[in-house]
Amino acid sequence: MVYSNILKNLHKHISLTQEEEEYFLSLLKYQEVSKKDVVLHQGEVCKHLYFVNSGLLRAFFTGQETKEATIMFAMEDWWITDMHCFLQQSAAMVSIQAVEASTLLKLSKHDLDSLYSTVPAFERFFRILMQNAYVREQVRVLENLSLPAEVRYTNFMKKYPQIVQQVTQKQIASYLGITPEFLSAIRATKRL
Amino acid sequence: MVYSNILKNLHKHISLTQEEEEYFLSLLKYQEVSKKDVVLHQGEVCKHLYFVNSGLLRAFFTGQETKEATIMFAMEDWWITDMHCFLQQSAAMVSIQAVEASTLLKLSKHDLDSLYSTVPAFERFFRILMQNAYVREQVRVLENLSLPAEVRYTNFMKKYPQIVQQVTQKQIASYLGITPEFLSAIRATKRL
DNA sequence: CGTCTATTTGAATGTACTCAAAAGCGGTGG
DNA sequence: CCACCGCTTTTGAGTACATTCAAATAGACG
Repeated sequence: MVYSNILKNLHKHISLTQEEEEYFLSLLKYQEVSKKDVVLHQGEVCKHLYFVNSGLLRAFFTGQETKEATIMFAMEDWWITDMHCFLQQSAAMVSIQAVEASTLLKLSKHDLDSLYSTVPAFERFFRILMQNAYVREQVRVLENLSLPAEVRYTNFMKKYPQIVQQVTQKQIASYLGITPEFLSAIRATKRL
Repeated sequence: MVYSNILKNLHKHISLTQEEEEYFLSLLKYQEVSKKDVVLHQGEVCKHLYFVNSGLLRAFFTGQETKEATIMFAMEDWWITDMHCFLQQSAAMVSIQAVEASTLLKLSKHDLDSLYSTVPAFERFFRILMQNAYVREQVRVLENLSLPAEVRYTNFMKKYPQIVQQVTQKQIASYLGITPEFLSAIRATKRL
């Protein structure tokens, strides 16, 4: 059923009693989105934390002068939200959009807080999630600082081969922090 | 005494009983380091999580071909380690060095784990710490991707005015991902 | 089939880098 | 306390990486 993925995800890090599990599931809302649907609009209050049950989402920032920047992709079995704005319940700095038709399970801030107080194991679960997210972002900063675009592109393909299949080059370019034209040029040199 | 800063830091997010507090403090090791002392050497196992009681530390990566990259600065009241390698108890990818004479309180992985199991409030505390760290890194990625070096430098000075006083421009440049020469050029244009 | 967007290609430009050398500054030893 | 040494910062010339703009081609989707 719809909950098997998220339960498997939980069980990677914590174990729960039957009751706790049921309580957790009762807080989740299920949502289906089509390709290109925007789950969260930049500027609106970020109300939910999303678990990607199936499909693929993308979080991106669009500035006035600045080019669009892809903050993250979230594939099946990943969690995603605008974390800062979710925690503050403030206006989202990024938009989150479905790259392809996806099914989501979402949890509100209020429900997450009540989860923390009634089932302490979730403090542990999200600690581990946040830890991993922190480490991932730190590695990404390091790569952005120290590696040329070509190497970053190669690493991206190695690390996320599934994502490469599903998203456009334009989106990959905006994740790597380069223009689509330049990514195209990089690919051209590799073909020789 | 030496523990007042770290207790204040804890109390920002959790409250503890007398006993819990004493247990926590009993796990900490105190360390004094002089300017330029290396607290953690790249390549050696990262055994501790450090709380900066006073002073300023810097984490940086040195590659063979790549220029040195500063991962983070940690000033008074901050926590720092090579998080990935600390969690895995594996070889550190970065070095951590004292920018100036500093006093540290350190916690081993083993002791942190026992802290988690005996005092669950610490799951919450470090969840919040990791959350904040994640959000900080994500903002940094976004700025690196979307803003030119000059703006990143201005933002850095606004965000961390104290750090700017204490570190060299070379170190700031390596945090921003530019060469010292180019940072110097940026500063020159601002003086006109 | 036609429209819309993504991708490629190319030329001109700009941003940031390398290398080299001079100037500034801080610390250390005589 | 001053002189020297080493490192940081500045300056400048030449270069490389990446961008902008424009136009052609290719793909996706209704």
